Amino acid sequence: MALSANTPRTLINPNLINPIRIKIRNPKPPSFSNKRKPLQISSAQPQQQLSLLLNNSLNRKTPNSHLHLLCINAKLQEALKYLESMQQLQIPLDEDAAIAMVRLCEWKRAFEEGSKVYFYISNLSNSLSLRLGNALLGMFVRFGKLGDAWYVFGKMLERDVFSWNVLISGYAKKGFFDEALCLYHRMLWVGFKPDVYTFPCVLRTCGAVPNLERGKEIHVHVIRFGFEADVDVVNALMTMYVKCGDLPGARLLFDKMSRIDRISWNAIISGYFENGECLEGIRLFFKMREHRFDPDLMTMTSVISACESLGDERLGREIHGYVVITGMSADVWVCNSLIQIYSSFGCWETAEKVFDKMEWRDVVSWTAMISGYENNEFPDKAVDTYRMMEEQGFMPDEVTLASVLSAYAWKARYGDKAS
DNA sequence: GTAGGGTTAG
Repeated sequence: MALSANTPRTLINPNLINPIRIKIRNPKPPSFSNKRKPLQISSAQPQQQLSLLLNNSLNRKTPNSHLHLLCINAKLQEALKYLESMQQLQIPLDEDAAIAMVRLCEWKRAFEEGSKVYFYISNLSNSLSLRLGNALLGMFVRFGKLGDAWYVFGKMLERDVFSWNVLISGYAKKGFFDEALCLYHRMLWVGFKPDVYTFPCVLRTCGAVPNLERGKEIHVHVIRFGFEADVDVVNALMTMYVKCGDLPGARLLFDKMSRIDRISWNAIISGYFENGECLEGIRLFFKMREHRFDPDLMTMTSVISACESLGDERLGREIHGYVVITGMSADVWVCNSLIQIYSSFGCWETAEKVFDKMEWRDVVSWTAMISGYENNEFPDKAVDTYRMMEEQGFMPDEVTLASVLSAYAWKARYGDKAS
């Protein structure tokens, strides 16, 4: 859909808004369309190949095919050298090859190289096509380079909902929540219809501020655009209500959902935990099991922590049994939570058993154990564990050091329980 | 043809 003077000027004043913070996903490996017949690669070096190919003046497309193939094979450095040669010989880069290069740079998280490619592209033309513009937008947003993304967006001859979504998510990810919401309103203003990807991103901007009024306004949009039955959008809505502290609002949505997935359960369960209503959260966790939904690591880490808030050791042990049966006890986060709750219940020996069985540990595991000993009045054990941690090459952080210092202070004052 | 949403501790 192109921006034109005829696009309906609908909805909402674009001057609303406020900011949030969003996590960044790992990029997926690039997939390349292969409409063009790929060139057979010979064993010759790229430079030699290039001169061979260029000598064949009948087929000016060949260097682009070769470049495309280098990208398919993820040979970034070779592809860049090849591109430089093409540049020297003033061979135009075609759209497919350019997109392949951009995607490869994004996948390899190669910002410098991506910028070089963009520099080359922008020297060739003052405007960008939809496909190439979207690829560049995706790359710059992935690198957190909003200025470049914005510049690309401005150079695009045509934009689609993907272009808007990527830009909105970019601003939201960097914490520019006002700008992200403003962009969303501009998107509506120029006549684009939001899709299932737009709402989760926009709703998180309301949840992170938090701003319930704005969240409710987006909820109205969800209904108006007909997404109130979409499980992904409703999950995002629920999360927005949870983050804004409106648990009844979230629960109302949850109870009305015609289709529920694991994310819906996790969102509402952790929503109760986050808002201090651990009992109801646990009740829903059991209901989730009744409905034959398998909890995942996210569910279990939050449920284990809730047992600590509830001070329910028996439940903690039951949950521990459950994670062992389901194989989730191999997860570092799950184990760290278990060490934490057992230490808080005074069951330091059980915490120790969990710690000893761990195949992989991180600084949190070590610190949980050290502070577990320290809180249970075993400063010697805390110090010994700290030494072991150092011996095994783990870098203590400020939480670790605070626990060790506290253990030393305790020992100096009261001695060790064990001695 | 690409992207978004649930947990994130000691």
